[in-house]
Amino acid sequence: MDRRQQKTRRAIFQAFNRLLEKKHFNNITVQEILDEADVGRSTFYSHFETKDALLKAMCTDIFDHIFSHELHSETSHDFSASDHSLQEKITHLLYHLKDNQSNVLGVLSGDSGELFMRYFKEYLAAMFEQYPESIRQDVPREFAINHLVGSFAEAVKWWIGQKMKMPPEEVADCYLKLTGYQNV
Amino acid sequence: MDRRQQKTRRAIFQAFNRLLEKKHFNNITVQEILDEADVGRSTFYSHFETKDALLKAMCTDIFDHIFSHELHSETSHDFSASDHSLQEKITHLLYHLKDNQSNVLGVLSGDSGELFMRYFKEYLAAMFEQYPESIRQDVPREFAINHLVGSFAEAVKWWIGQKMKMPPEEVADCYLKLTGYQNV
DNA sequence: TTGATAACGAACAAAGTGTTTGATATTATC
DNA sequence: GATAATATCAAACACTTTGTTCGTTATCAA
Repeated sequence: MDRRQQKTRRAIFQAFNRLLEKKHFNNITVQEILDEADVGRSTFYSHFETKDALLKAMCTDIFDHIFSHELHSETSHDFSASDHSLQEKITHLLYHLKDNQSNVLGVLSGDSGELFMRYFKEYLAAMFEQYPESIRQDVPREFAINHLVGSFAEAVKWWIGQKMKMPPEEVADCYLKLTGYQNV
Repeated sequence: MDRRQQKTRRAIFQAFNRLLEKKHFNNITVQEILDEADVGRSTFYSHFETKDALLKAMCTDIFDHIFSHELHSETSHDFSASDHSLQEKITHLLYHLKDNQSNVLGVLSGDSGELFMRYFKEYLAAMFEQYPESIRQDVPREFAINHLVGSFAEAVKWWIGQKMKMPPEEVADCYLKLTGYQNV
């Protein structure tokens, strides 16, 4: 990818993120993004078809960045072991979110988090699928997964709203207590 | 309120609801609502300041209609007793949603349910507050409530997506099983 | 019946959208 | 370092949408 493209893409993402911290997605115009990013109109449209496509691309980038290579060896909270408990997994995920706070604040702050949350829930569902023992058998499977996903997503949203001041370990601990599984 | 106003308001709501069943809120224009409702442009703006205000008004109306007078004596699933168990309360709520399916399908179907869900969650939080025994004490209060609200909201969303085919009693039963409270 | 007022339609400025153009600047590659 | 490719830019464009205004008509409450 051309350096110029990368630079432009980054400028647009950062500008968009700054705007998202201030106002809702619906109320942001392409023109504002252009001004904030200092990018030409035609350039923007050569990168993204629409404003929705921009948000989607940004969410995808964030997910790739945060969750794709889950095993970082350079971070202080390292999980180089190949398989972890659900507790570890969740804690790890929360740490990643916290590490990338500045990059994701826009998409998930205020009232603009819906789309991000939609993607997030998809990711969570896939995550819980990897822990079959966390999924209760006495209710329909989808119901059980939805329960895990919904409550966890809500917890994360709240945690972010609180500026992530509660330690990830404690969030994970509270969450797992409420699901009724102590050692999964 | 003037009959003409009521008629116009209803026409706009219904048209908007029909459109919401087909496409996302963001992609619906005022012009489309005007055409669908067969209402003049200036008339629309004399009723609602913006499209957002329309959605908000519609959500409010729905909540008033469904939840304000919770004790219906004319419905088959009557709860005329003054206090009920959480299980009964939830079942009752689901029945109300089902009864008003045609009126609410638009706002809560597809991808358009975010705003409704936001209001819905506020309502749910207040509801759970009325059942102190449902709120666990071993985690921060807000955390516990969020857990109840998030998982229930997700369950309802899923249930609606399934065209409400699962009986309300069963939904309530599954939900309460997963929260760990059998007889609250 | 009559005064009040809601709805209408047409027209309007303003803002936003998405595309096209040709010139300019930057980049990868030879 | 020269060259070919291409990303960016600015300007202009047709188009849609928005929200307001105004004079007319239709409906309602009394």
